[in-house]
Amino acid sequence: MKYQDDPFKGNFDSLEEFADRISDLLQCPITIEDANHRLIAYSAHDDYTDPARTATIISRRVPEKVINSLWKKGVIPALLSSQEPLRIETISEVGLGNRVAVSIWKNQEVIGFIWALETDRTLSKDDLELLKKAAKAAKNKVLQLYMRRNKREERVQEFFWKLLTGHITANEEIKENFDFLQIPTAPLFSVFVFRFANDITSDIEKQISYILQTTQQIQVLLYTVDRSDFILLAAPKSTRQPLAECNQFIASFATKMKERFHIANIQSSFGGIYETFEYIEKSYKEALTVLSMKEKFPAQTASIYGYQQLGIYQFFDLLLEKKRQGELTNSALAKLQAYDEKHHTNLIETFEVFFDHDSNVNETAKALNIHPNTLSYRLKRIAEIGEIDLHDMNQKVKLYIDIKLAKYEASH
Amino acid sequence: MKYQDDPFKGNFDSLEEFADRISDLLQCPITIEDANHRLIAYSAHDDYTDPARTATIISRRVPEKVINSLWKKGVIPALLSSQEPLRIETISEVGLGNRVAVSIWKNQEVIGFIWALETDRTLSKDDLELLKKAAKAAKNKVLQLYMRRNKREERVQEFFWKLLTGHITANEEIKENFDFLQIPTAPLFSVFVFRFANDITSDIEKQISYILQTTQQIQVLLYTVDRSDFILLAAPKSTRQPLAECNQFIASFATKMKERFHIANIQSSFGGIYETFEYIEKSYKEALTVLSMKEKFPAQTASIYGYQQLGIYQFFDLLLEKKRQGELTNSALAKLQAYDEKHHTNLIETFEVFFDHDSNVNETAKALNIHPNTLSYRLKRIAEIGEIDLHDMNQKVKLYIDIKLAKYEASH
DNA sequence: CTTCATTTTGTGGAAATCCACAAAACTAAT
DNA sequence: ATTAGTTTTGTGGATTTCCACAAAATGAAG
Repeated sequence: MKYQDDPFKGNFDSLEEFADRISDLLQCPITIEDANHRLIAYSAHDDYTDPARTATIISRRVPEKVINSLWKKGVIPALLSSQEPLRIETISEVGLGNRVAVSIWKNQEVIGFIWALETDRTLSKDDLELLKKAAKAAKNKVLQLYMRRNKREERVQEFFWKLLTGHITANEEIKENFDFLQIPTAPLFSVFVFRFANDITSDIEKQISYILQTTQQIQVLLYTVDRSDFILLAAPKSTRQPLAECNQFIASFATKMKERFHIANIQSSFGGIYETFEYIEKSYKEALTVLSMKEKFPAQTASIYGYQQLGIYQFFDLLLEKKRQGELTNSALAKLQAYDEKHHTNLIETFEVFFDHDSNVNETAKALNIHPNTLSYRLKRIAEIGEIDLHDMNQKVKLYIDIKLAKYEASH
Repeated sequence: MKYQDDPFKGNFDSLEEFADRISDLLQCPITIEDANHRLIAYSAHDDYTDPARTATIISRRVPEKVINSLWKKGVIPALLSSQEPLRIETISEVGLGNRVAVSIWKNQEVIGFIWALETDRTLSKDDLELLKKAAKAAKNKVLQLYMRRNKREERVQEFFWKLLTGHITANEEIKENFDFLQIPTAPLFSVFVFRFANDITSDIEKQISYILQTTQQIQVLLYTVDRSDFILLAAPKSTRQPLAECNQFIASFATKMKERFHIANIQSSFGGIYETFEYIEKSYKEALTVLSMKEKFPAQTASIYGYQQLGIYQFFDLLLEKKRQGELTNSALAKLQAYDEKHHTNLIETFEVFFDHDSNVNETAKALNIHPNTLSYRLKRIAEIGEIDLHDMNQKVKLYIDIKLAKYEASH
């Protein structure tokens, strides 16, 4: 073969041209992605037989389910650990036909991928060698792209911090910046904070970034790092049930971080979901509030991520303050505490769990491992001793809050 | 009859002597009470046949049920409006035998009563005339007693105000004063405030004082007047269910004020129930808080009198403050409001009532006059639209509070 | 007026809750 | 050890709640 020596020597104006060149040589459709599976370039080809490729080109990124599937089959980990081309068998569930992939390296790091589809023909051993060379040749082109992106990235970072700290408040100004920096906008957004056990290294940052770039559950607008916090401005896809989407996203983020990069112990939260950009700072603060409350009341807030779901914990700080001033006392609680102390009973815990289970006798009994009748006896006792009407929400709530506050104070 | 001219001319050392003198003349047991039915004096008489008299002497005041009964039969109103002696038939339910009573007057005001029991004999017309004279003669003696009491009263008032405003805080000092002024002490106490529609005139003050002196539901320690507020330090009788007793007292106080003196529209409250005197100021402030909340949230707090029962309204001021700073928003509420607005539905009201009825579907449906299934449909809708879990107390409470706050803000 | 989506009401049966009563277990004293 | 008081568990049955499904009513938009 004539081209064997240096088939990619010439200078290419664009990566598109480069993709076409590979495609020519190998006689198959070529797709080039960056490290986050965003489409960088693809060869012109009249071939609609591979749905995965089509979808990738249309949305300018690899569909999430395809990525997930490639992770599960071990394809991506393999590509990330070797410079050799890798043949991938058809994965029909996600519309992926037979293909060969090779990673593009810069020093010790993968900065992109080249995909060659084996639609018409199966690649030979020589072809794979050629693909490997193509990957090497692509390096500089892809790098340039990164450089440009990085420059932009710096300005974006600065802008994001201004938003988070409330240094830009005029909605118009914010919008202009969004447009200027070509950040997509969305009707609804919220600020997410992921707090890691340790400071976030650039490695981890890349991994997080990878997951964010490849997720499609949520639209990522901006993100930055603050010591051990990864801060993210993101938008739910639908406006109907945004909360649910945000929660799902958080759950799947944690799963992926754990499964793919073995990083656990991430405290996640998000603030209020708002429509206008002035509220970015607020949403950020709220996300931090959630984290702070998760720290103070870990058990109660374990399954809470959104500021909305924080419920009454939203103003617990305020109440703690008031309690410290001695202005919040509850004689019902005092009596119950005294009784518990004296008789070694568990009235307070009982009430707490009862409240947490929405006043459902059966569930509470199960949670406490006691007979339902035992529970109802205790409740009767609580009502008597504390002189509290257990059908009066008002009093129940008050008692509950006071119990929580007392517990917190006792442990601090 | 020889004594007819001036049977009570001589000087009597004490009212006891005076009572014995009347008893001698009329040949029947005599009891003298002040305007509040406290025992002032009684004739020595070996007669246990009249339980009402015996009880009065033992406890140094007329039993409350006797007073109630006398009011119901119209006896006391009659005595308060006429200087003539009045014959009262046996009221066996309260152990009251046949007797004659006459009121003691000073100017236009009744300052006491003389009771003559017709145990051995029925009094003649002449006897009644004599009794009337006795009442006139008793006036000065009784007045002296009042004067003495009034002097003490002034010092007591000053002391009470010091307590209410926190100008005496040392428990020892407070106790000394209690002892010195011969105010009874009690293991538990609370400050009550009765707020009248207008400033309290001395007439009304007397009427209130009358009711307080005659009540036995609660032990009155101190009271004073502040414009339209009647402020009372009182102690529940039992330590087991003090709250219940305080509530009963308030209810019966209102009833009596209305039935006996035709004064309605009294806003009543009481603060926390405490054991040590340092908390008098606090209890007073709490009672005022209750009144203020009753003003702000009349419907919700209509049946609330004690600070304990205020429940979450205890810190509504704090939350209102926070809300004003724009730090409390609730997107669930916002969505529900928007929906209600657009579709002319009642989701918010529905939720509110549902919460107030302890999440009981049937009761709520009755209260709203809708079919239970309608309610459950609406609840499902609320959960969807507001993205709120109706089995999560936390979220429910938060929404409820936000609704209340929003309502309050909207109406102010 | 019609149409479509939403809301309200009705029905029935499985599941659960509630309550009274009683026996058993446990505890803290004498 | 006995006893009295409190707490826990068990049983059974009347009542209520919950849910799915369907029919009817309402109401806004074309």
